[in-house]
Amino acid sequence: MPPVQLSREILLPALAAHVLEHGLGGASLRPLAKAAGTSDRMLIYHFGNKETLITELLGYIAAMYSGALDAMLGDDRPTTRQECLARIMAAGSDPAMQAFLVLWWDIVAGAARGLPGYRAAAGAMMTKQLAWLEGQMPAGDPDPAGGARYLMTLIEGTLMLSAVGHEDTAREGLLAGGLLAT
Amino acid sequence: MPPVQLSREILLPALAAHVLEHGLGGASLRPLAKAAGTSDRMLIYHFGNKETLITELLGYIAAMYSGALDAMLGDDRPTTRQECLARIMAAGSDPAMQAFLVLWWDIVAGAARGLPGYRAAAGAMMTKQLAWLEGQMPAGDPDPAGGARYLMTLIEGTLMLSAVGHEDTAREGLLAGGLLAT
DNA sequence: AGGGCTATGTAGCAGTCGCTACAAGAGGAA
DNA sequence: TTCCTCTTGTAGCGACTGCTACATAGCCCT
Repeated sequence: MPPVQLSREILLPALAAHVLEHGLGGASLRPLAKAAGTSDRMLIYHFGNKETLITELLGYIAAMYSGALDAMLGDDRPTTRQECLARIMAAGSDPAMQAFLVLWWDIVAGAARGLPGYRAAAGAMMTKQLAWLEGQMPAGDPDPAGGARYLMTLIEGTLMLSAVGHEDTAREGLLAGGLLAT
Repeated sequence: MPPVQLSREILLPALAAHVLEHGLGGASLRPLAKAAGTSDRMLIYHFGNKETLITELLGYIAAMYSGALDAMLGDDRPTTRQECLARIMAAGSDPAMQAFLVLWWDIVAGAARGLPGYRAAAGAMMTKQLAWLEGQMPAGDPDPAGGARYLMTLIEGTLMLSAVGHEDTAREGLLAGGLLAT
């Protein structure tokens, strides 16, 4: 039995919680270790170095996100794209989702800069979200795959605009695009 | 004559160039100073502390972005929303724009986390881009204001998906939304 | 019982962080 | 000249960074 992997799996949830609260950018070993109830010495022991720790942590967070989407999946489908979008935006404004969102932009920034692990985690989360969105598309939709990608693009744009204080711009855009009821 | 402000204005372009290349997250005083041909000591002297330096730098970068958009403004308008979007996406794939984009996600991440100066700079850049986009809307468009916001949301979504390696998702989404020619 | 392997604590390394104390040169005002 | 203010260089502070050397405790295997 490899005890190293066991220890990693014990550590990762606490590390993820710390990162969700304090961000990825300023995450340094000693605060991370304190949050996990151990020492920087042991983090290096279990993960080898900080880079692999962050990479594995990003993978774990992507899996967390995936699980959250699965848990959110209801068995009733919306009947229109508008309703589908409305449901998703409502889910995104859940306070529990806010911490995820703030962290998300850290991950996007890392992915854009090419940091190791960031792009893979971000891509995985987007792939999962896309699959979930496809499953949420209305039953009679003429083009569920394309429609899901279309909505996805609008959702991510809305999230970005909201992150910088332009939620009004996004809302009016969705309205003009016929994606929101007045 | 206030030499302090003069010095700031001399320093800011070099600081902006360094940040465009190396990012905002890891920007520390000594490398910044070296890039500007001075010392950390002088950066603190001229800006007071790092926080105001970053805030002023973000403002300067927002103004740079604004100027770049003005310079990009042609006098011929596109005739359809599709053409408008195509032009903007082409401008965004300009290599000179790539450094801006990578930095942009740093700014969005800072804005989402509420760091001082980030949200203001990001909001200003979005406001400017929105105004530019409104001016770019086709002459006969039935709803230029709403259309610009709609396109804006799609553009930002596309940029985000591209940053994490999902440019295909975005392209197929635009296609399904009728915003791209096959 | 003893030997080796795994896990952990203590202490510390060299480097960087933002920032500051102090001195000194430059230039204008008296 | 003598002072005063503005600007700058040198040196360094205490805190923090990722990481490591060393010792030690507990465990399984023989």
